[in-house]
Amino acid sequence: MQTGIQRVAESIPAMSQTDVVLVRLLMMSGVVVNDELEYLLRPHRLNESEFRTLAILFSSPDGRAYPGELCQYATQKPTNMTRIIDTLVERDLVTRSRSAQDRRRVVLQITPQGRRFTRQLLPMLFPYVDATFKGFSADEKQQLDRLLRKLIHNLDSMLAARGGVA
Amino acid sequence: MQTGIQRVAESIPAMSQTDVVLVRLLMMSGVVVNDELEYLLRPHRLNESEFRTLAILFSSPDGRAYPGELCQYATQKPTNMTRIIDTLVERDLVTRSRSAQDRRRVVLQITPQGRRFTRQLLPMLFPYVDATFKGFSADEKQQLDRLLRKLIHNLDSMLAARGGVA
DNA sequence: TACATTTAGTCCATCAATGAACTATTAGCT
DNA sequence: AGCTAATAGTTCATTGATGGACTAAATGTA
Repeated sequence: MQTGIQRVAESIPAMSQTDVVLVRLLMMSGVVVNDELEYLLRPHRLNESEFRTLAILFSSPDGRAYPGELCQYATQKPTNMTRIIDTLVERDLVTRSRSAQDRRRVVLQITPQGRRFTRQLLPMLFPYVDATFKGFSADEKQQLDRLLRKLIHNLDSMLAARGGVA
Repeated sequence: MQTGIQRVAESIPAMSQTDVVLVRLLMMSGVVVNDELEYLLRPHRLNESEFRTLAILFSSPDGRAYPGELCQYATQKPTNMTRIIDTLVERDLVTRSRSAQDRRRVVLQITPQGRRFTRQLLPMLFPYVDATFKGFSADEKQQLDRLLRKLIHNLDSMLAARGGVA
């Protein structure tokens, strides 16, 4: 599995092998978790980002939100959010309408079908999430949570330092 | 940052909130690390997967490998590997030739320019990797390494269980 | 030796995501 | 009020990655 990383890491004597391997492990975990989710969602003709968006809308107050909010919570660019919403609207899971107060804004509202669909989807993911953390103690999960947050914090700082605010 | 996750997690009472948040944190860390790498590589007109491939070839015995091997080590599909190699060959970082022993095989060889370019690229990444793990003790890094490997192992099992061998 | 099977890699069509440019609307100044 | 800035979304062109079909070569099997 990690033969490749190890070899590359070894061939860069100036850099901490441990760190290089960790970076790669992080990227791999992310990809693998994501792929697994995509695989589970495919039969329902949703990809991960569409599902994530729907889930956030599902859990929004009154099942209502603006695209901009969803971009923020779902970490998506507006361009892609437009596409995501297009497909959700297409499938009658969500409606799109103009806000009366601010006519630039689009109001998204999850439909009853959208709610039903989501509620039906979520339990399916349970065993998957469970299997992902098989053998993890509560303590280990908490460790992982802490370390990942710390890491994301570091990366956010780097990003902020170089000017990119988004 | 994680307001969105938290809210979604809360709205799924049947599922462990901790686990849902962890899954999301994992995906985020992966994406953020990847984005940062892409950002650093962009000025050099390489993306992360092209760089990864080049780095693996750089560290291969004699700087030589088959596309199939690279697919394995770089976790890429053959289709994309063809494209990656196309661009590396285009930039004279790598040469492509047929194997004499098995004429189905393509032999990839890193060029002197490729070596020079790689050696020049690597130090640039050092401060980035360093900053990523700022404030991490050796012990914490080891913890993270262990937990990620455990997690990837779990996911590999799931993948194997459902038949997908690749 | 002839023929089916497997393996290696490539080509093509498609999907997902992005940056840049654009439209419409509102907020901020003077 | 009038005019500039900023904000919200969308459209379009492009990039990156994928599955599926295909070509070529090697392997095994009768």
